[in-house]
Amino acid sequence: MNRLPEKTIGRLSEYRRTLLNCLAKGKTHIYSHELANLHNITAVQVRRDIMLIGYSTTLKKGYDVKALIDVIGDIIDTKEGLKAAVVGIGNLGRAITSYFNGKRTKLKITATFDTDPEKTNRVISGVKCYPMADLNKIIMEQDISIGILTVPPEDAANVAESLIMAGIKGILNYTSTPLNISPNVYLEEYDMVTSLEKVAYFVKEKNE
Amino acid sequence: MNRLPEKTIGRLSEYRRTLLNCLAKGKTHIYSHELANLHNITAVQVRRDIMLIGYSTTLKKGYDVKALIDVIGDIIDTKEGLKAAVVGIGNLGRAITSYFNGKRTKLKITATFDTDPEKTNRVISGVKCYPMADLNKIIMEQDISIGILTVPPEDAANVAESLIMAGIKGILNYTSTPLNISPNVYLEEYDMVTSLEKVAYFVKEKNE
DNA sequence: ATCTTACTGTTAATTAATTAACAATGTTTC
DNA sequence: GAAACATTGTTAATTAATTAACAGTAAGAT
Repeated sequence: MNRLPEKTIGRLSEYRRTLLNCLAKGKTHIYSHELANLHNITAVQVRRDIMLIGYSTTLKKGYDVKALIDVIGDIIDTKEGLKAAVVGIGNLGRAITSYFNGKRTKLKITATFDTDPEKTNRVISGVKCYPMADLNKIIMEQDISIGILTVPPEDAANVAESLIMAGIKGILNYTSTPLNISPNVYLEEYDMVTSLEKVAYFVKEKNE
Repeated sequence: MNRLPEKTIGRLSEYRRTLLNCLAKGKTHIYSHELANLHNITAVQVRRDIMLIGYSTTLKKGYDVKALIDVIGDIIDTKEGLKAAVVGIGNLGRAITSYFNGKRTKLKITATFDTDPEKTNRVISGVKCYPMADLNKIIMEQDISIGILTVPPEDAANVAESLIMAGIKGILNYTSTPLNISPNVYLEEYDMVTSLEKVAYFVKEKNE
């Protein structure tokens, strides 16, 4: 399968969660326009995304919810699952860690790291927190492939470097420091301040 | 000025933060390619974004850092500033609240809300936390125009509705529930699980 | 059975975003 | 002060993403 567009991957992940909700409610089939409404997008976009992953239905009763969940899983998940580590276990790190804990089977946060000795060597939000000094060892031992950065901005670059040295393959950067890393490591960045400023700008625009 | 593209607004916000860092370090001018390198994008994109906001320099010594910060501020900020409220003061809500506290002058989180009586009517992360029952009153009294949703997914729709009823003009939704709201209210959604699944997908792809 | 309707899958068209190309011009070097 | 260079601003080209258009067809109505 060709590499899918980033936007499509994001939407597939969202579809899947919605589909899981539907399934929990006993809904077995769903129309493209229903799924579209639930995500405030167009039915065409839903159909197109689903076309791209090669799923199709012969019925005119919409997509088979369970089957679609499985197909999306085949695309997004790996068979054995991937492991992630959170570095910096402040409020944001804790939010992410506890949010994930027990939710997914294919994607697990198996370690967290921090510099603060008050936090290290105990279990926080359900996951063991290690001192930074152990980062390399733990990442390698546990074969962790994704790093989630929730450290102060001034530490971001160093921590990213350490993660990459330890063999990490993807980084989710929540610090406000843009990272400049090897293209072999997939990088996704998100900054809350930017999002809020964006909202503020468009709120301002609407009033003009 | 015409409405700027969303992507450009996001980048402008990021440029500004970088520029503020530069200023703090005593750097008075910056080339487009320097700013570009700091954000891992191309110099053309930087120049184009800056062109769109109407700033230009006559010098060949790059942009005047201070002037550019001000121009970006004119675009993004309002004169009087805007107020935001965080609804749901768990780990994520606290992370956002404390992250903002004291950082910005033009954009302030002035109230938070929660259902838990343990949390309400006291100051958390530097901001007073009110019970949900006071939401309408406080939003109106304080003229808060932005709502940040960090409640459990099942409450998202109701809270969004209450916020809009209270006169909110923009919503930043961090719950995993996509919102279906009036187009008069600007909506920005972000979901951590989706981001992490995206990283996982591309990590998987790279290994194939 | 046939007709109508409603839905999917897919190609084509459109729109948005990025990147390339390059003219204009200030700066530096000699 | 002339030549070479480096940098900006902007238009044009390219690429990516979304939306429209529509053929094909199962399901339900008559």
